[in-house]
Amino acid sequence: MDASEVNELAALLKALGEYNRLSLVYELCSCEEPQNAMCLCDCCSIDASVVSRHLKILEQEGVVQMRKDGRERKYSLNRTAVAARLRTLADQIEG
Amino acid sequence: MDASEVNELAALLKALGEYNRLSLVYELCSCEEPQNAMCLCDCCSIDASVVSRHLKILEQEGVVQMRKDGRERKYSLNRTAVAARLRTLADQIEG
DNA sequence: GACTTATTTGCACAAATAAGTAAATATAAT
DNA sequence: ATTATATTTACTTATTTGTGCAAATAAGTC
Repeated sequence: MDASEVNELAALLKALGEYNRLSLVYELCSCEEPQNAMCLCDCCSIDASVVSRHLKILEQEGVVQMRKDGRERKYSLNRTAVAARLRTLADQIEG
Repeated sequence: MDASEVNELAALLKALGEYNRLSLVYELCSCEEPQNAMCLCDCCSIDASVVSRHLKILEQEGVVQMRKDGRERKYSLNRTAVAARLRTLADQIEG
């Protein structure tokens, strides 16, 4: 485990470790279809600009994927990738 | 998933999502025996007071367990509990 | 008791973070 | 072209967070 790996993993956990962002993740989790930011905005009752920023952070950390669709941007969870990283950590911790 | 559950999980992820704290976790991860804070302090080259505070946060979130031993306090990872919570999240995300 | 070692706490400070508002941008519809 | 909708960005503010240092506490040793 070198420093940059720890750093990357910490960044992922940090991205997930904020209430509104984790709520967005759970919301996306329950959606079959990719969702636009407005929809997510409704579910969390926070300002659109805030949702936008949180989604950007989640995207940077690879939690979420974005696809442009007209004037909307549809977001979906990178389910397998995120789950895999969490399980890897779980395995390391369990030893 | 109610709000307080999301909140608790976010707090755990936040606790893990900081470089020095995650480093402490990995360090404890590689130890069979519970470690005192000084030892951990060496491995991360940060001030003892900082290690102390980080360990307190990890303890509050149930990541780590503390046992008094003379003038030392020995810390050990709650391996199975933390691993379980991470896997639960992974399962939810994978759907 | 004096001294050493381990750990915590108070204080100060800089940097990071989350949030809201308003303005800007992009794209579709009329 | 104008308008409406979706999203991002700039700016500001308030709060939190991570850190180091020095002092305080706790507990063992001489």
